Amino acid sequence: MSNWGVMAAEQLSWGSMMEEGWRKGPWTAEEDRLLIEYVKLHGEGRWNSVARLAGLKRNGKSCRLRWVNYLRPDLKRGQITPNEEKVIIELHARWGNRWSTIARSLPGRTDNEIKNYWRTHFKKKVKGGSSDNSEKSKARLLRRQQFQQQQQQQQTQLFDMKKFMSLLDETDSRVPILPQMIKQDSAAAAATTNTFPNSADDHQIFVYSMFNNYSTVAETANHEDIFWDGLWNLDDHHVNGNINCSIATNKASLHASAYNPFYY
DNA sequence: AAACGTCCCAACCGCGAGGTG
DNA sequence: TCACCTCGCGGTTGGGACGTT
Repeated sequence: MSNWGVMAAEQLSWGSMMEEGWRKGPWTAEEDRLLIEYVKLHGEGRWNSVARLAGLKRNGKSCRLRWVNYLRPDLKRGQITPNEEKVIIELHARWGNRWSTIARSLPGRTDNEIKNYWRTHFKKKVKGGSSDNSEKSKARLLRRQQFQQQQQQQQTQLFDMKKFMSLLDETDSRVPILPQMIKQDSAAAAATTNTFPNSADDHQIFVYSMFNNYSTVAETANHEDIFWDGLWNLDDHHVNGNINCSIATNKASLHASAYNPFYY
């Protein structure tokens, strides 16, 4: 197919960029919410229907990308761990720039994430030899990591609450007497009394105890699966002895998680 | 303090593969 | 077989945050 053919097909299939009204650029919390609602109802795929069915002024391609790279609930956010880095290096040696192939070996990581990580951490090294290994850059990296760890800890707290609350939301139909107030109050109380966990162990225990306080929620294996699925990334930290919390540290993530109840 | 450089990541773009009628 | 549609992939860009000079 010629370039024009491809472009024409793409314009038709993914929604014409010439057509009026397609939004571009950063996603808003409201758009995220609409997209998550759409996926909840219709599942992944049929991305071109999103605009029509969800009332989003985004083309299908943009919606898919946003979901895959950012909104998917199974995403593992936060810094790449040393173990993951090792895997990336090994797989890149084997596969080259086949990021999606590499990403499949790193659950919760997206091809985009790995691609970005590679570009910022390794491409220069390959190009410019060991110049980047100076003490200066190491110190800089350390400082940055320390800062990010702090941020991540805060975000993990948010993560716990949001994951927990979303579970409550999912079960609201089964638990008729589950006042919104309780959810809000427990969140507020935990936040204000600083009772959040400080280590990965505490973290897991904390969430689990909170979960058990609402025993109705945990009664079914199905919900436990959902719950523990949300905690899987903590195991990685245990294995690595790394207390990095798996939450995005960047501004966009903070922004999204701050007021997007579906973000986790 | 300000200019500049670097890091980082979300998002976009172009393209190709595979499916379908 | 062909045209079109849908989806996914890899490359690239834009821009904010942060660090350095």
